Amino acid sequence: MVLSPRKLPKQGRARATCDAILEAAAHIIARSGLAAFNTNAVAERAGVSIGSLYQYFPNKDALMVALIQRQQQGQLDTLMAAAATIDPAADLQTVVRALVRAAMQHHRTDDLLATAIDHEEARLPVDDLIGHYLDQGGMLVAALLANFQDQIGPVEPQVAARTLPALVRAVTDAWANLTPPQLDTAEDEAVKAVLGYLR
Amino acid sequence: MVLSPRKLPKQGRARATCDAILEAAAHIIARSGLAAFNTNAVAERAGVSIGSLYQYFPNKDALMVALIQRQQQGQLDTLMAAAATIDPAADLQTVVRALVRAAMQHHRTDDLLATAIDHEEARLPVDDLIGHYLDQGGMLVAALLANFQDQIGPVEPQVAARTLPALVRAVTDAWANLTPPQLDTAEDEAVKAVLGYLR
Amino acid sequence: MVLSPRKLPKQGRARATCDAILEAAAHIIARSGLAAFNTNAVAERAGVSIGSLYQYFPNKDALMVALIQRQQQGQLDTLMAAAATIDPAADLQTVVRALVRAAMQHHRTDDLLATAIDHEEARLPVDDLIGHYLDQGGMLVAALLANFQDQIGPVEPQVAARTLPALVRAVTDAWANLTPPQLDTAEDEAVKAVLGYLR
Amino acid sequence: MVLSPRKLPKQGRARATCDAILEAAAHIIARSGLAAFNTNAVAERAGVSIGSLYQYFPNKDALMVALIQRQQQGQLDTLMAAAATIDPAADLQTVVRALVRAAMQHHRTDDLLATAIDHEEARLPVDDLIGHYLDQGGMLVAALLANFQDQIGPVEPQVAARTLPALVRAVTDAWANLTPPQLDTAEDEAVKAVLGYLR
DNA sequence: AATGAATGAGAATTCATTCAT
DNA sequence: AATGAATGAATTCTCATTCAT
Repeated sequence: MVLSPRKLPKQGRARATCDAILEAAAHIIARSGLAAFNTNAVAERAGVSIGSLYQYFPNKDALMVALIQRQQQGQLDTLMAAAATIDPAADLQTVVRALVRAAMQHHRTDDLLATAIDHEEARLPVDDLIGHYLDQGGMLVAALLANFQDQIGPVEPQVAARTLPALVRAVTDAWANLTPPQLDTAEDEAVKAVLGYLR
Repeated sequence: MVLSPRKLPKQGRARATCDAILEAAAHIIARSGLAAFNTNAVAERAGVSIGSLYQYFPNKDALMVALIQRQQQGQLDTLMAAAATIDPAADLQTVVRALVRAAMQHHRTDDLLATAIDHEEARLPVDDLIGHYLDQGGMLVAALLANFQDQIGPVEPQVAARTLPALVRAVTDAWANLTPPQLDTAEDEAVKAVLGYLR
Repeated sequence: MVLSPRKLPKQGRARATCDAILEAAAHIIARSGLAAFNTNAVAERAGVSIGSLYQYFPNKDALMVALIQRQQQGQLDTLMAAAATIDPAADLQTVVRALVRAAMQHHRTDDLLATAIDHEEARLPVDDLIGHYLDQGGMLVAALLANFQDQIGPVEPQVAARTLPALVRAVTDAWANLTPPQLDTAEDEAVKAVLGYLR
Repeated sequence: MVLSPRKLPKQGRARATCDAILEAAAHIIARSGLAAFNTNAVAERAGVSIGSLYQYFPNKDALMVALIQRQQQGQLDTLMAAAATIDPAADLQTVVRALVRAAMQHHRTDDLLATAIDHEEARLPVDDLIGHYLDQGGMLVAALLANFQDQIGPVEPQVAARTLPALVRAVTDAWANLTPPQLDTAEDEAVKAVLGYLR
């Protein structure tokens, strides 16, 4: 099955329509899960006709793949933005905290969406797509940690790119799902976990 | 909607049928994901009629809930079995390695099933069910780690019960999804991550 | 794509349902052509739910294939019935007239259905199915004409099975589409055409 | 519904566009049958926008009617060209062979297109159109056969115009669909069939 | 004139669920 | 208790047609 988008709208209304569809899809999954994710609901929420949705995405899975890509790109963007703000003279803990914050930004919210994307990444043939973003993210993280080779073990970029966000998510989820949620503690604990792992 | 099973047969043919249905459901999700999970397919694979499936489960979500419960129970069983084999005089690293092995047993396989259950746990009203197993697992882990209060920080049972398996899974996934997979390294790294986090 | 029927109901209600669906499909095409042939209309006219239709036929093309088979079987049945009534001592013209009558029975009516089936036979992968019926029909015709080897040329069964009904149809259509239609003449002319061709 | 073309451009770019559309329609049907014949596909293959297609044809059926007309005109042209080359002193068999060749030119190829047009002619209100071409063709054939009234029966032009091509097609198809196809034999057999019918 | 994005009715197909046997 | 045919609402997807640019 073809899973690539039908058109790659660079500009104007088409781009806006395409974005609205992806946004609507993300919203529906985040609110009600994969069970409520259907193309009619997406089109309606996006405020476009069902026909338009299929102009941009040849089928439902292609829409999901685009959503995965969007999510990956978003994470990479967040990571790059975080990296850009890090003081080159910062110490290891500060760097890690910045990374943790970047990762948390994407996981503290939308557990339903995050788990949905995890599942769909495992179901759909998106290895190349994921690999690409892992490479990008891994290189970035490796570069940020390169100054600290004396304090930490060797960093395998692909492994780091997978492990660190997942560690953060593991810890964050644990603290966020307590009653009451303890998000502040979550960040501290996540930093501890990452540092513990790296050393 | 009613999400509890219609019957909880403890023994005999009914129990076998019920198990066959859950086994079939798990198999289908593990093979093809949530998108392929439907009651007719489950009944067919289980070798029972669709009518029989609805004798045991009032609706599809109830079947999913039972699957979640089964998974949680399985994890707890594995953990308890692991705990039973641990030498009371073992050191921290040995205990952690035993816990890691128990956790890996459930996550190394069936990424599709594991992510599906994550998603459905977030979607369905199973907080009480999850809480129960977290309590059980948390108490067990806390007890196992009680001897090492001098080497590690304080252990919040519910948090530990959520975090440790998730940490293991994070690390395991990262190493398992390399090409080629490096499952042996995964275990060592997971132990490191857990120890790093606990200290 | 799978084009074989989902079930081959031998008996009872299922067989009746299956027949009703095929009958409805034939009726709709005969009345309004391929453009009006859709599964919802077929199910409605057959008096069954759309779900039931898909219990018996996995998709629309499979329904069409079943219709083709039904048509071929019907023609063969008609031919066999005609053959059974032929006096073994009959002369060539009498035999040919019986064959012509059998062929006309299927073509005088339902031009829309006949042309639709012609088209779909060319579109769908039904060569084996058609071949089977051509063999059967060809053998029957060859046997009927075997007594007249002195009056006619050699008869290639497959060719005869294709040619004779088509000849009949060609002539029949020509006379039937005059205004007013001249069906009586059609039969005489068709006999002439076939005899002319055989000699 | 209006089925006549919006414009009948005799020349220039518009005529070329119109031809390209009809050519594309014929190609799609010939390749994939009526099931794949849709206006968007036709426009794309013709290299024009869907809007332009609707400038020339008010709806899909009108496009089909134009295709039928094109086909009929093509056959008439072929027939006229064939007639023009016939030696006035030629004998019956030679004349018939020329007619057969003309008819075969249109039917040997594109079984899918030919059967599609047959079906659509039966579905759409094109009696007048068909009648016109039958008259033209019938007159031509009658004229060609007028010299041979002693060798053949009386020729009804409309009947002849319908019957002869259909006879040719019947015989041609039978021989062409053998494995391997025997196109050379087909022509001889078609001549025999036509002569047999005329006498 | 030409374009092609957008529309939405409608067609194909699925699947959760019921119920007569 | 078990069966599985039947249902039909819901879902995916198509395609004839329009219309703003």
